[in-house]
Amino acid sequence: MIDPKYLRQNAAAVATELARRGFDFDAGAYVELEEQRKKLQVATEALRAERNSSAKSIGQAKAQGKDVAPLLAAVKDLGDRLDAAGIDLSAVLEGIQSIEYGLPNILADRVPTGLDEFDNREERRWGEIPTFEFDARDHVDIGSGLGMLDFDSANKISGSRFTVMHAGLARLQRALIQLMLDTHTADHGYQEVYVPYLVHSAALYGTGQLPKFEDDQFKTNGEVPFYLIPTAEVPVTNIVRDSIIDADRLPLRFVAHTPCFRSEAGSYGRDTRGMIRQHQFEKVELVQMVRPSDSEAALEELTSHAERILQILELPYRVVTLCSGDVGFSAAITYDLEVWLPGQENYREISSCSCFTDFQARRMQARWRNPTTNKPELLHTLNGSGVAAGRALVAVMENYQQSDGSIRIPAALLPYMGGLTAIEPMIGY
RNA sequence: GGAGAGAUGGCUGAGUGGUCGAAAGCGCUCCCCUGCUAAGGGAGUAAGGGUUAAUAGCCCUUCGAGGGUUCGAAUCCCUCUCUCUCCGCCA
Repeated sequence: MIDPKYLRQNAAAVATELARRGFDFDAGAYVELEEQRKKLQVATEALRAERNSSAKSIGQAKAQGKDVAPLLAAVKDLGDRLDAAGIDLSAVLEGIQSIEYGLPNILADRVPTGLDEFDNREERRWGEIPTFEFDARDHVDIGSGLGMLDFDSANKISGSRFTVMHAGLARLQRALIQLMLDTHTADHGYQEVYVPYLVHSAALYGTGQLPKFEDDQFKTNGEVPFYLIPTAEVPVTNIVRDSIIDADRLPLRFVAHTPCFRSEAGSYGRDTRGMIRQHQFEKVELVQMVRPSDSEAALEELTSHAERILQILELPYRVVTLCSGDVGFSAAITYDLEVWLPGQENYREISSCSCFTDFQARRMQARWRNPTTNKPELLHTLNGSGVAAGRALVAVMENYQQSDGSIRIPAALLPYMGGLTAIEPMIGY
């Protein structure tokens, strides 16, 4: 959420800024609503103040044994007036709130202006793009050649956009997850957390998925619904919701491995082949809560932590800064890591590292106590995939494929593979 | 699933209709005193919001959540959620 105070005083400027995202904010209508709010709120609070002071005088008069009848008569219609004012006020407040919850974050200055992913700015590349002495296959061909990537079973069980993986392939994904968790906890100073995969709506409001992206979520149908997490960002970031963190505990750094569930509404035709875009996938997520003055540096650092995983795995990648039209709703700036996929002869997103400034913190009331002011102030939150395990598996499969159809195990994963040095075709299962 | 108890500020915990945003203690901050340390004395110490140039005043809201009664609710009534204890069941 954008600071309502700032929004009020700079509505037109915010509208100009949000236009960079292609977002249409009607500043005039907002300001008009704001003026109504101010009028109504001042009036309502004045009535409440009147009620409070009369109630107090009645109490005092009663204590002194005086006759309170005239005082009671004086406040007779106050309740009705208060009710009426309250109804008007809450209608306006509701309107304002729904606007405010629907506004995306203000972008960082250095976010390049652009329309879509084609306007993203490449920052750097790492690694050698591999060459093959045979026709490189994509992960679907490799996986089914191994007999380990089983979309038939997945389809039977759950339909499209699900995967069943067998034997070495399943283990390889687990090894990737282990490697990531070990690296981030041992080398990068993150604390591992285990979190719920079902969350209530307040958590999704906090990180910004709700109210706007309800359609992207899977939801249970109980009286109080649960949502399946679309990313560990949701439960992990909400750890600090409604709390005030001591300054000496900052920065908080969490790493969590969770499955992620996305309905992929609006992506019906995209990436239908293979396991690039699934309803369920595994991800290791990095989350940080930092002092506002530290967030810019923290994003660079967090991104480097995600990059480190690809470097350890010796997977070629590039880093892009998302352009204004491509940055997600809650983020002020996002770096995507795109890994090279020989099967597609293209770079594909494998990690998204974002700084949310105080946007999520304001929604969550996540604060820290600033020792210089001794006042609670909003934190800055950041997160990034470190990295998406399903896509990392795809990347390893395609980059480490061999002419005989097997997959060589990257050196960094050997300790996690129980002696396997390659994944060889399997017969039956 | 059954039975019972409970939810109050950073923590412990009082408070059954008015002077209660809330006793007391702990913790924390500042000051005083004692030549260190320990002990002692004093003051202060919730959050959100509005108004405003203002983190100066002033005002509103908040005692698990939501509704109700009342001039007035932490306190009375209703609904819900959560926590704890015991029993049952269970990975």
